[in-house]
Amino acid sequence: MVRYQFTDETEVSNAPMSMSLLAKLQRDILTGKYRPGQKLTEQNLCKEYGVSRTPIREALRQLETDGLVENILNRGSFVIGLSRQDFEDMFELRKAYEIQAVRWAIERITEEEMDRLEETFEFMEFYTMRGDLDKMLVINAGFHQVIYEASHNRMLQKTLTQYQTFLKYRSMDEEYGANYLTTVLEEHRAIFKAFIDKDVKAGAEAMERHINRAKERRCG
Amino acid sequence: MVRYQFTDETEVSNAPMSMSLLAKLQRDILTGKYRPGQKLTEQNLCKEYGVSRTPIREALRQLETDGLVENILNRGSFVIGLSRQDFEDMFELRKAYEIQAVRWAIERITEEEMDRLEETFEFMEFYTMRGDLDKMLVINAGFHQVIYEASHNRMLQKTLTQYQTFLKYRSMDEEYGANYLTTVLEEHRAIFKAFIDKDVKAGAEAMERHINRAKERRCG
DNA sequence: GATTGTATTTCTGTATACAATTATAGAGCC
DNA sequence: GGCTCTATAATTGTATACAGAAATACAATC
Repeated sequence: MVRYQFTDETEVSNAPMSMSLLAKLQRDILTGKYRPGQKLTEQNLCKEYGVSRTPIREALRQLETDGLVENILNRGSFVIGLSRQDFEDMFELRKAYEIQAVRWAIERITEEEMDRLEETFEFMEFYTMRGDLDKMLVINAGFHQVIYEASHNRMLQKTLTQYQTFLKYRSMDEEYGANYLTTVLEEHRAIFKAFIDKDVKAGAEAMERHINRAKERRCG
Repeated sequence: MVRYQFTDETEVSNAPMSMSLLAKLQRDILTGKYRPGQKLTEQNLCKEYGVSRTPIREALRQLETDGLVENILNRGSFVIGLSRQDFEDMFELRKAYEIQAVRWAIERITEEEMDRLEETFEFMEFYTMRGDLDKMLVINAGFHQVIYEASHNRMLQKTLTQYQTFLKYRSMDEEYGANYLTTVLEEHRAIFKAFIDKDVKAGAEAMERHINRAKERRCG
């Protein structure tokens, strides 16, 4: 039984269908369509995305709290750039949260969530065997998402999901080594094993290793 | 020379004056004026705050990304409650970030920021001597703010500032022990000393102790 | 040529209007 | 009484209108 599907479309509560305006703007900022410091004129965005100013402004406000845009009173919205240092830092911040997420998740996970985690891990094994990199990137995110949910802390979940989004677009034009798939699978296996053993310490350590290596792979 | 003032008004870029609409809504949700699960009808909020739907909706969108409000498509905004567990968790999340903030701040702090940190600490000593609790609460937040800035990471700064806001309103009706002021001062002294010594490890440890004790004081 | 002051245009902030969706109330029916 | 269906009202989502601030262009002045 397929309980949920792995899709790349980041589903947001507000998304009526397809990609929400907010997600589009996030994408276009993170992929560099809009350059750091660039002024985002509402009128232009209206034309660009085919909607009126109201939804544009609401999205801009959300981007502001996300930290992707700076809003100056009576002057407008400006793209905030994420430097190489910012991205490196982000891995450290993400690491702290991911470790906490694993800790709480191992303590608080429900049976239903444990089933989903297992299922997801089996998908990972399957796609690693098949050598399907694209699918793996998506399921990788899914595996972490299950852990976020199992942490049963909305704030943690929100923040980590956002980090995923930020890093997703960066990872798109990365090079992946030959044994990337098997390496990552084993890293996740260690995390998954900690869930089976209900071993908080082992889980935290496995996650720390996993994020450290991910940072090396991407920033190294 | 007074470089900046300690005020309780959380200055937001959008605030034209006084308290911004967003800050008001945050306050009213966090102080329990609006109950968890309660529907926030835009029309009512318009009357309540004396503005039209446009600014109300923009604030609601920001509250949504803040995690204080849930927005359901075509159905409206609902207050999200923060349980006792959520608040306890928040201290753990905050701790992880505060520790990282101290680490980076000790490495990256500028002379100007170091001066401000010293000045702020001296204010703390002064108000502790005077036994002025209200001023201390404000300056306490200010001390941490300087550290956030010195971390030179916008995202960290944003998140920790938000945690401060969340906890601020909770702390308002708390009881403070007789030796609260001196205890807190010494905790901050240990942190400040780590900055002088440029000792990252000591700083991280001092901050961890500080947050742990703050959690005990508030959640204990 | 550079600079200052002013008029014009552009853009943001806010209010309002309209369409689409959802919630509500009541009649009819079992 | 409880249920379903329908008409009405209320509410959200989006577009537009208008006032005020900021940016721009340009002429006058030095």
